[in-house]
Amino acid sequence: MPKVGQKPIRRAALVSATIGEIGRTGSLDVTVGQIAKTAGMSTALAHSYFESKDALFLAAMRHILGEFGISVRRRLKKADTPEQRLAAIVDASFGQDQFQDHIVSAWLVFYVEAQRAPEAARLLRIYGARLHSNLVHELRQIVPLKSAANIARGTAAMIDGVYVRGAPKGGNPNYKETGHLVKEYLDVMIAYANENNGK
Amino acid sequence: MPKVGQKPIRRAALVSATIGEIGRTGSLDVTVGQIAKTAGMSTALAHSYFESKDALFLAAMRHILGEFGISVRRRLKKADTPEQRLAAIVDASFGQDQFQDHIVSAWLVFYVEAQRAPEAARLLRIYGARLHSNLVHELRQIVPLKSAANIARGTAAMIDGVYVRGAPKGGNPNYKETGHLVKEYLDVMIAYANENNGK
DNA sequence: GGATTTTTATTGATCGGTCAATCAGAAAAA
DNA sequence: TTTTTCTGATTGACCGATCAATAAAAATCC
Repeated sequence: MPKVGQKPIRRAALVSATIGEIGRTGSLDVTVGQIAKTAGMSTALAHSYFESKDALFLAAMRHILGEFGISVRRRLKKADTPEQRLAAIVDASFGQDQFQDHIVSAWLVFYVEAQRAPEAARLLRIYGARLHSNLVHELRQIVPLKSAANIARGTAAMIDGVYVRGAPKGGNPNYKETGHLVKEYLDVMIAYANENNGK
Repeated sequence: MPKVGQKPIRRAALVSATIGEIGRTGSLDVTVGQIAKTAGMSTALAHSYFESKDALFLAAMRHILGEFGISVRRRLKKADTPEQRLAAIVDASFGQDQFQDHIVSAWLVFYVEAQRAPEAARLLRIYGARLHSNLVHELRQIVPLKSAANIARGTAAMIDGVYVRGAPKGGNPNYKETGHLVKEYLDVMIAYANENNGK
């Protein structure tokens, strides 16, 4: 059974199991043993592939962040106008691949972890900066720079807010409607910013 | 030292210490012993006043929610128009007494806890419903009902989002500016809703 | 091509430590 | 003397991490 090149397979299985178990319990109160079991291996082996539980969780978040980035880039390719590109970014946040119970749970845990673990805080900062930069890049083409920064912050806050509010399980009812809330914010704020500037 | 009528005093001290320790560590990974020590008593005594650690945390959140409610009502008394009353609700969320590091940390932990502990989930639902109800009550006086519900949801999401984004410590810079982000959303959305309806 | 050595993969058992919760009893009012 | 308040010590359980040992492939040698 033991073959060469198991490392990437095992690591992927552990990352996937970590996200799954966080989703199942809604917290990081999951033993490494339970995660390992779900991934089909022993506790010791899990520890041989990840230095610590923290490192395992960080790998899981990097995976989620990576998938999100892929989703954004894929949608951006199909978008031409700044408006379409903004919608693409928002849609990526609320796509079926991202806006799921266990992903949302992981995000919540991530926010808490970022208060305690410096590496998690760093990762969160990077994500935030990148999102902000992406939003501003599009917005400044259609609204004044000052408004662009402001609207970008509002958009990011609302995305996170919808995530947080989507967390209490039992009802993740309407992907489209939640995303629509953010896109509506963008539409109206953009129109308003230009109206004021045009005068 | 041991006197009659210590219960409310001790309980208040424990609730306060719980919030403080959550703020200090940014998580619920605080021992009851540490909380008790901060509150100036033994671990055993803390357990005699609260059935469990969960119960202690819930009491802390009820306290925060209670203070928030008081702050809202105090501000509502001074407000006359629906617009002022909406601003009062938002201002309460970002007042100096609410938008503090340890309160924000407690909120984050609360969201995670609500995924696991049914009683926390219940408390969170109640808070959400009340906030929504308050917002809609004011909004429906100045915009169509359908818009009111929509704007209320957006406002609530943005409040939570700003909280979550305010959590990564090191910079809780501008109370007023963050609150302004939400109030701007309200202003613009209200104007937009009426514009569309008037036509 | 078979026997060996080396490398990689894997696990059961365990260690060291932590922590929530309990209990029996001390200390101080009433 | 009774009641309330309080604590040190302890219990029982859990968990992250480690380690020694096993198993199986791959590489090397004869």
